[in-house]
Amino acid sequence: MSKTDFFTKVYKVVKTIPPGRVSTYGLIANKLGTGLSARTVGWALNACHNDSSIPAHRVVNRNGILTGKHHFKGFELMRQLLENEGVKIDDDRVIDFESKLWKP
DNA sequence: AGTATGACAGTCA
DNA sequence: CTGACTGCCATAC
Repeated sequence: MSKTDFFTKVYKVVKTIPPGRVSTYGLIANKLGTGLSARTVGWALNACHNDSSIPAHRVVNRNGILTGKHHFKGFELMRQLLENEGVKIDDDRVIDFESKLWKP
């Protein structure tokens, strides 16, 4: 277990999110056992560019808002990826977010 | 070792 | 509903 294992855990959980589903930082943090470290989850995903193919577009904040889209290469990229999986986006918010929310 | 930052979450105005 | 502040955890400098 390295000190960066936290990142690995985040990546692992994010990769576990099935297509057409979305998850929140808080749930992931809770799954990691840190619960209150939702901010750190975002930090981990911030380094996701250093890792291979992390479906970070499926991770949104508690409101289902695509807060992280600004960190993608293209703002439309995250939205397109989600819509491609059947997730409708309106004003950067996930439609029927609660139904599509994936809970570990 | 202490300070600053961060793709959050929760609460208050 | 939106905006601002605080609290928590981990990393970077």
